[in-house]
Amino acid sequence: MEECGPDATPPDVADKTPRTERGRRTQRAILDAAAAEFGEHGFHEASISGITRRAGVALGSFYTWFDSKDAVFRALVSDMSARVRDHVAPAIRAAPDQIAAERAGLLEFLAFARAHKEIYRIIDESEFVDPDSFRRHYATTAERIEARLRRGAKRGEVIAEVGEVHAWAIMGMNVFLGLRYGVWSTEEDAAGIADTIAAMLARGIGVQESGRGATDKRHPGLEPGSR
Amino acid sequence: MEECGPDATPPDVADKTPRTERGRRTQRAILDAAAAEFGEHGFHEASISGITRRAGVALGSFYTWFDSKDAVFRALVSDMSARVRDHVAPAIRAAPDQIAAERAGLLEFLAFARAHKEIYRIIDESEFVDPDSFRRHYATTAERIEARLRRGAKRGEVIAEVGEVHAWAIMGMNVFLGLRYGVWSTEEDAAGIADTIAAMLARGIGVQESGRGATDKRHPGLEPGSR
Amino acid sequence: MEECGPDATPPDVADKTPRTERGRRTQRAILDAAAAEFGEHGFHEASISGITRRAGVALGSFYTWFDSKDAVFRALVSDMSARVRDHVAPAIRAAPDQIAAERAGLLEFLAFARAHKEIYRIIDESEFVDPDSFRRHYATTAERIEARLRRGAKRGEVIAEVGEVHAWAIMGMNVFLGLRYGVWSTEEDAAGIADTIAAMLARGIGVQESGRGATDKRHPGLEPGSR
Amino acid sequence: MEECGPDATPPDVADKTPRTERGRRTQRAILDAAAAEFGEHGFHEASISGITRRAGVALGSFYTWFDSKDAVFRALVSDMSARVRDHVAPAIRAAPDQIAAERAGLLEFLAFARAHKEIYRIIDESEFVDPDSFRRHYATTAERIEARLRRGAKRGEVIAEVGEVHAWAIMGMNVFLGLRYGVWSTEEDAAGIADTIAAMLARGIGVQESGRGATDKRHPGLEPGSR
DNA sequence: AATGAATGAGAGTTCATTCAT
DNA sequence: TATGAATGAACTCTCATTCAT
Repeated sequence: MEECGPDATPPDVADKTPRTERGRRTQRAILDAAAAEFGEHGFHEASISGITRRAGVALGSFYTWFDSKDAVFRALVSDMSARVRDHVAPAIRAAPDQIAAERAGLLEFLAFARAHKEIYRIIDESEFVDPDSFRRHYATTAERIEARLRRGAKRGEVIAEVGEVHAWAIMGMNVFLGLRYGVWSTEEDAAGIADTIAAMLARGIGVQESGRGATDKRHPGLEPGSR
Repeated sequence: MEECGPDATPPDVADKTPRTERGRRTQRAILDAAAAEFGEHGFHEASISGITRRAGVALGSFYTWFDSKDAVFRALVSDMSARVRDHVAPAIRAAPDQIAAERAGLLEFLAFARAHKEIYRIIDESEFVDPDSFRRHYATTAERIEARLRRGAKRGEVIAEVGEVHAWAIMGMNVFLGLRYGVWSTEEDAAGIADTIAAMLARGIGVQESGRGATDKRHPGLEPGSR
Repeated sequence: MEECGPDATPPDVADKTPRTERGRRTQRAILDAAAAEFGEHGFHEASISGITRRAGVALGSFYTWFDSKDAVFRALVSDMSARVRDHVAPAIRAAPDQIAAERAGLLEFLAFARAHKEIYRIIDESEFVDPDSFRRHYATTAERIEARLRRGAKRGEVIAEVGEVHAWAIMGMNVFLGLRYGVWSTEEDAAGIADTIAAMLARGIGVQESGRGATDKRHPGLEPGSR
Repeated sequence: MEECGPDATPPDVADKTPRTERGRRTQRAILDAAAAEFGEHGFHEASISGITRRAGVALGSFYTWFDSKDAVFRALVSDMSARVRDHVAPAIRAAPDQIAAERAGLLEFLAFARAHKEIYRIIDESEFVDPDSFRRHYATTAERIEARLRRGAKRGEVIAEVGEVHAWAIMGMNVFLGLRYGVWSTEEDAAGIADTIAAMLARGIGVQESGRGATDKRHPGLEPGSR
């Protein structure tokens, strides 16, 4: 999945695969222009001519590389979806335990949202433009979280009862915190936010060392103020 | 706020206030039809003619009572916004403490979402149609949660550090759980879900009785399976 | 079927039936303009804007009364189809016998084609635009001819063996003669042409009086030159 | 004219004559693909890209061998026109007399139509795409029929009065019978149909032997049922 | 000769909104 | 107040043709 980064052409546009280098460049230019256009205006207010103008190609060229307005949007959603995952994955993998992983996930997600504010206009709007993409994105994300939680439970890092409900709850928190502190305003300290949530999770689903009270001492510095 | 129930005309349509009983009925019919139409098709695919057809009035009559498509949508968002709040408020007020209040809030929200699946199509889509309404809705909701949390902290029910971040996290959890278990599928046991989350919150932000370990014994029966 | 004449609205536009007199006039104006536009340019070169310009209405008004370009065309084909039939029917009914009826049919058809040269552009092009209309028109026409022939056979005016093949043969003759002497050039004497064909039919399928040779003396004057 | 068969390049594409064997094959491949594409979709729905896809060549190659969409179509019409003529000519030449010749012409035309259903989509549509080709085809065909009839008249096989009107009538019959029993359905017995028409013509324009009644005994077996 | 990307004019269609009745 | 016809700007998409390689 490494080739799905920002500069590669995602696999689901395969239908109209460019056969020359020039074609590949054009297709990518259109996809990037579409991200900007949709991010700025939203799906319905965006226009194909706006996209091609940004991309610096003729109107008709759009249809050389994409079947329809819906089709670019779909391609864009899965592109974006893959990009967030790819962005947060390394930090999550590097985390020593499950609580730390969730903290890292939130922190990286906030960073990504701050850098790519279009993500909300694109992924959230897919609920109305292409519900399948929308469901796929969140279902996949939730599954990953759940799998991590279960792995953590096996390792004794989190309570045994974790499951789908916890996964959706964590995802919902992240999404809304990303909207509030990634898109609406960015002055707040991302690390502090991540600490606050990690602390809550550490007590809420973390396994407590006996006689130590609620705070998990394996996560020092996780007792911040209310922000 | 009692007059904001499903059968009353919300106050912000005041612009074109009906002077006769007949007019009042027509306006309400159009607003209800709009909720159905927007809920089924989303804002952009919905059409004024679809709304008036559902309402059983002539196309032109729409403009007797609303200024534009955007205007009905705005009216609808604030109507919906008020209705959820009104629906969950009593249960929250009746709760003995703050954790119980959040549990009740989630439970009632799930019930509301199951009964009014359009709510997501309407409130979520306002992000793209009328961002102000969208922000107002979630900002208000978060403020209410935060206020409750702070009150709970004063009463010693939850930790002192609660604040805006916790409020947004809780709201995000609720919204996504409502989407997953209120709209996407409804077979799951709502009470079990509420228990799971309440247990997590009880440990995560609840004040622990000393020497009692992580589980808050004031919330018996809150240790469900992973669902 | 009298109300299907040139100035009445044909029944198959029923979907978007005008509810006011004004609406009826507009719909008819568009249909007439469409006949002219299609007749002049053919289906594909004709444009909706050309039609509305001729009709003196706004572009959008077209879609108030017709669903699509195809839909007007279909309406027009059945309108035209009905109009030819209505034009030739009286003369056919008034004919004393079957051979005379076919002569009258051809004569009137030639007259109609000369007066409405668009008919070929419309009905013949339906083969490519709306094959169903095309088939329906010719199938119906052939059925009528066949029914007449069989009636004539019962009355002893034509040979007993007449059937579908004869009907299609006669229809084909008429259509091509109408093209050649109704549309391509109109200098030729229509009555003479009708006589020539009638004479051929009289001998070819007419019942001969015994001992009289090939020429049916009940149709005097039917022995014209070769034109 | 033997080189105008299905595998030779007709002479009127001379404009862009291939100089190599490879070029000749490509041009022919495109022409055959065009026949299939136009036959299946009709002129306007057919696309150049559809043609080149069928032919297995690149889009641009089309313009190496033809000037425009209209140009292939024109080439195709004259190709088809020649092919029908070539197909029916031998049987007509071999016929013992004029009535037999017309019978053979119809029979072979039915066979050709059944084998090449595209012929109608191509020749008939030329009325709307390239009226000149259309007129040329039918004018030529009618002239040939007329010439044959006059020759028959000289030989005393048909009445002296035959002329253009008869020729167009016969052509019209053939075309419509070909449509009905060659393209629309093919279950009917072609020989029976040819017999029916030949019998009608034998009496209708044939020269009767005195005292023999209407039926021309030189054409035994020509008194079939009504089909 | 052949390839396939690029072009852009042009078409059909939609629908929020206005207006006359 | 209610009706329903009329309006026209705006948009997506098509595809014959050209062009650079």
